[in-house]
Amino acid sequence: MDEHRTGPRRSEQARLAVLGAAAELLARTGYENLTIEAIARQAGVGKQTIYRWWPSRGAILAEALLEGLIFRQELAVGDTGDLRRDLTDWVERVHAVLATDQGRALFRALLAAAAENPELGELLRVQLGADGGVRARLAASGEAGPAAGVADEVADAIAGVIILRALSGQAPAAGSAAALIASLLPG
Amino acid sequence: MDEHRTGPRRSEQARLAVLGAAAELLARTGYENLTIEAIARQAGVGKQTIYRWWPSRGAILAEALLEGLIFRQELAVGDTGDLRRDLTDWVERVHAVLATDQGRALFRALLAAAAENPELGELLRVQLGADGGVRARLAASGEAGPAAGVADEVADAIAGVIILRALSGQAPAAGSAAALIASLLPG
Amino acid sequence: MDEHRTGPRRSEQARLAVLGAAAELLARTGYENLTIEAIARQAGVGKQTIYRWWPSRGAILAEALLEGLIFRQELAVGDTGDLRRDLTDWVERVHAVLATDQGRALFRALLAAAAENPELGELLRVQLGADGGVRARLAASGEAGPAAGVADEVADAIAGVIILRALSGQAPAAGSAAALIASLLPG
Amino acid sequence: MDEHRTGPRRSEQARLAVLGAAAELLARTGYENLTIEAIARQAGVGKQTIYRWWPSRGAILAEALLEGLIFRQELAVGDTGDLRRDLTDWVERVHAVLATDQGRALFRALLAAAAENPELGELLRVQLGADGGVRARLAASGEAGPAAGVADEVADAIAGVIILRALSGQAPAAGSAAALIASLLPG
DNA sequence: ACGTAAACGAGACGGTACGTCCGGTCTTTCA
DNA sequence: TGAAAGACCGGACGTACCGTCTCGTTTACGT
Repeated sequence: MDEHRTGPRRSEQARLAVLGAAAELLARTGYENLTIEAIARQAGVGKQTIYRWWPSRGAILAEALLEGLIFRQELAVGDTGDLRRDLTDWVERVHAVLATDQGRALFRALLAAAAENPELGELLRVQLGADGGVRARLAASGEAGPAAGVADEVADAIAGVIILRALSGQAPAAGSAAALIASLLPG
Repeated sequence: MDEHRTGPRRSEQARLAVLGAAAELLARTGYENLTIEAIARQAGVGKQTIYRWWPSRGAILAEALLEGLIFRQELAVGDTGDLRRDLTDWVERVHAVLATDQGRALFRALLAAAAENPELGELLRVQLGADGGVRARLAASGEAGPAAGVADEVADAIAGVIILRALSGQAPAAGSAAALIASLLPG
Repeated sequence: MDEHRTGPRRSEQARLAVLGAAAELLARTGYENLTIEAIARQAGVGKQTIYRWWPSRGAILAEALLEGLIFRQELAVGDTGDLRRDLTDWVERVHAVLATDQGRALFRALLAAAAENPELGELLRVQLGADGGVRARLAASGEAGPAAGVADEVADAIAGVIILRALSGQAPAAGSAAALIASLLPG
Repeated sequence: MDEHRTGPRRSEQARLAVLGAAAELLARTGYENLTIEAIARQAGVGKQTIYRWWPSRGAILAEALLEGLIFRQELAVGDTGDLRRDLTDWVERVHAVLATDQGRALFRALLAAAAENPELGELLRVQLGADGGVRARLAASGEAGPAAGVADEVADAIAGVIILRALSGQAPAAGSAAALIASLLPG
């Protein structure tokens, strides 16, 4: 029982133009100024093409995030064999992003989007924890890691602190990354 | 150098009507549908009265938060003398709020507002950490508490986890509050 | 020099489906809501099939009119030998059509189409004057008819009055058909 | 029992700007290209201002017609004392308008509007018959005029012929004005 | 008490964006 | 290669709010 259909297929070019435009405008103007019309204009696409394929602004951003068009390498955890050091490095790298106006604005915009879109919220949590590798490293860390059963709590705590700092706009103190990791992974 | 002026002073009644309307509409319709016109309508107030006294939606919500019109008692930490127990209780209480549709929606709406309004973000952090008493209790806890110098990290981690869970819509597992506190306050 | 060509020829079925759909929709929804997409949908035809064969909505309606799918027998003049009586009968019959909501709406829709489409305008005039037989009867009427050289004026006047009444929505007074003919064909 | 209301009154400036823009655009682009957005743009007015005060495009045009912004002096009947001559002159003047591309296009646009808007249709009939003075002159003409009781028929016939000619795009033959009047006002 | 002036409710204004609909073109598959 | 299907870009629809700007009314001083 094939699905035989006639007519043109979805345009991959239009799809990517929309995602790219959304990512760029999000960084440039923030979430509340991210309008469908501006995305369409910037992407050179009709509005209907957006409404045909995405149910909401949040869904566009979720897809852009998954395509790696928003924050990609910034979120990968390195692996030197030393868990504490890797996580501290990672947190410091994220803090560095949040220290720039661009980076902080983009992160906050993403938060605003997530706060109004449950699926994007969950995706953001996953990307901030698991996909970057934090969760995996924690789970695999054995002796050196957190007590059994609390790996998820720790991963959430790290992601949570980062979100909170982005929200409150607080410049993290020097050494705060190390202090955070020390609190969470004592020993 | 007095300021001598004539005419009526600011109407406290109008002020409270606006704050109350904003708090109610936020809970009912979420942040992105929280319009100035709806607030004015609901409050029985002219739009100009709002624009005269508040610079943004975020400022209205910040004031409503400070007036205790949004989440008040939910956020106070008890004091039985046992720090771990008090914090676990508090986290569980907050989780209970997030488990209701109303509560989660309101919390997310507040997050959306905070993500688009730096001052409100900082205020939210303070209310979630310090004013509720978490930070104070941590700082005062001495031996039983976290290592010196990391009280702020721990307070941020607790608040952060809560925010993350609200964002991702994850129902926290039973016992997750205890696990979280255990991770952060080992011993 | 035959035209040898391969592939399917124009589908008569599609053509008639389009004309029928256009006629029905015109009566049902009026001219300004008569969209190409609705015609295609109603006819079970692709949009391109319409654009391939007709240059405009007006052209579709013109063809439908010529096929007799819009007002046919309503417009034929009878022949009892008495010109004045035949014309009066005819005008009264047209008035009766205009007295119904359906009939008036359809006539007005046709007028709207004609006003935006010169060819359809001319066609409407011809159908309302000549094809129905008015013009022919007038020209052939000899003594009893209008003064030589003004037959066209009289035919135009009769058609014009009918159009004007459709436009203004005026219910014609009883006896107005007779009065009109009396004015135009004195004696 | 005054009507006491507070707040700003309707802006006469905006009202006239809208009517003027509508009249100009009607002449320039025809009725089906006369969009609310274009009127608003041309008038320097918000769309909502138009939707607040007028229920339809037709209503705007009706008001513009009443304000004399579309065809004013073209439609006045002169008075030399000789009814036949005055009417012939008038019909010839209208024919002259219809002979220009501009004039014919504007007239047709008006017809299109009237065909989709009953009130405008009636207004057009009144303006074309009575307000221009045709009906009044006919009624007052006594002996020289049409038989008693058919003045309205004659006025409608004159207006109808003019409409029909505009619709069909027929260039009226030289002398056709005289022929028309002769048919209608014999003697 | 009386003027003056500010704050109030109401709401019109020029705008921007919404989400939907349609115009006309182009692309794909089938018959 | 005509036809059905339908995606595409463009752009108008009518609505909702934005933030600013009158209006007329209602206080609450200062004289």
